Amino acid sequence: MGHSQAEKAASRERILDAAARQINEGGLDSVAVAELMQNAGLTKGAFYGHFESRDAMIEEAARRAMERGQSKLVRLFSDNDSPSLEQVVDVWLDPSHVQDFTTGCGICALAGEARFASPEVKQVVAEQFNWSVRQIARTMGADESAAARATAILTAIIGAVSMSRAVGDAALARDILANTKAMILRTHDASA
Amino acid sequence: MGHSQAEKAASRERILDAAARQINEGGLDSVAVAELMQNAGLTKGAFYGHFESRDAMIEEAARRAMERGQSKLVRLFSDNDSPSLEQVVDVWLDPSHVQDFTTGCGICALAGEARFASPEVKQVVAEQFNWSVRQIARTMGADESAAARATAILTAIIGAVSMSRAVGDAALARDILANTKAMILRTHDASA
DNA sequence: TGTACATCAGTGAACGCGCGTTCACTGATGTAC
DNA sequence: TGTACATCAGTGAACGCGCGTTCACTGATGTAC
Repeated sequence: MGHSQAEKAASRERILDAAARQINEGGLDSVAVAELMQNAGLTKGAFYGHFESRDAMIEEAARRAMERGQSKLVRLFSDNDSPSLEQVVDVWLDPSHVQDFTTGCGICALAGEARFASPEVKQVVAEQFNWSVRQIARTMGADESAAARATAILTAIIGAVSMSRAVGDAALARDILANTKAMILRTHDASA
Repeated sequence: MGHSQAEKAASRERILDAAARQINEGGLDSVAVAELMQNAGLTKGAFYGHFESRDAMIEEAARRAMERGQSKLVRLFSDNDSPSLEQVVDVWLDPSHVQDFTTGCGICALAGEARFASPEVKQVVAEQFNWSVRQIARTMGADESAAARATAILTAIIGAVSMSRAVGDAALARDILANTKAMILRTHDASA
């Protein structure tokens, strides 16, 4: 095995990718250094050549977990000049997206536990929230209330994804997603 | 110190109360047996005279954490024959309630991490969710769509409480709460 | 009513395990001559 | 172009700590006589 500088950079990327995936799947607390390093094809001793501590790594990985999650949204906006609000909401509230713990919405994955996380992680969540609000607002016309309404819409989306994952009942999970979508579109039509 | 059966029952209550409070404050994972027993005025060795395991206790304490959280709502309904939807929403989205990690909404406390919890805990969350939906629906008239709309409203409330706790930014937290309240009332008026 | 004894709530020390972190060592890299 | 050496990515064993769990023991309770 090689030990060049380029390979070290690649190792670091593999560690962060594995951590971001694990964060989406099992939350911040589920990231264990030894398992992480094994998933990256290394042994745990090498970890501290890449990061000062587990906490320092978590902060970077949380950001990456967000970037992974927003990829579907970025694609929707690049494939389609002006997607409708309904299309955007469907991306989030689609049951397969809700069950996708690997590349699913990063805010949804962290919304519940960010409350216990470091200020740095909270800020990452806030930035991602604001970014997503702007994307939603873009579908809602130039109305100056768009940002305020988009804030409420994104909040409802996050609640729906979180709750439909939290209840063990598949039928209730579907109700939550469908009724939230209906409420969002109803309130949007009422403001149009 | 005494060791009567009545005192044992009282000890068990103290343990569960301390656990429920800790769940609301720090989440399921934050409940440590030793700290818990100390808060209940006992030593950790006594724990296993009351519960088979930490997991078994968590399940009971989760239910109790829910009951603690719903007390404000129960009071609102008993003090007032027919509170309006706005009054109910205000109870949940009041900033002081959002910051109240001791007796705050139990579903909001567990919504984010129930996804990683046991099926038993998930079911407790689902039951509490359904109970709360019924309370909200009661304020919305006899319309048969009330349950569906109440589901979306509660979901949005949970999202708002979770997110306003998750972002480290107090101004953003207020925006989230205010805009969610506005959306809920707007969609309600449109359906009335 | 009083005494002897079985029960059992609670104590506190100890165990085992997982996990973050450290460190002496290995061997490939890449630079200096 | 080739050789010697310093650097450093990665290894794997070990450490320390927290925490859930166990267990022998204590002493109050409450029942039997």
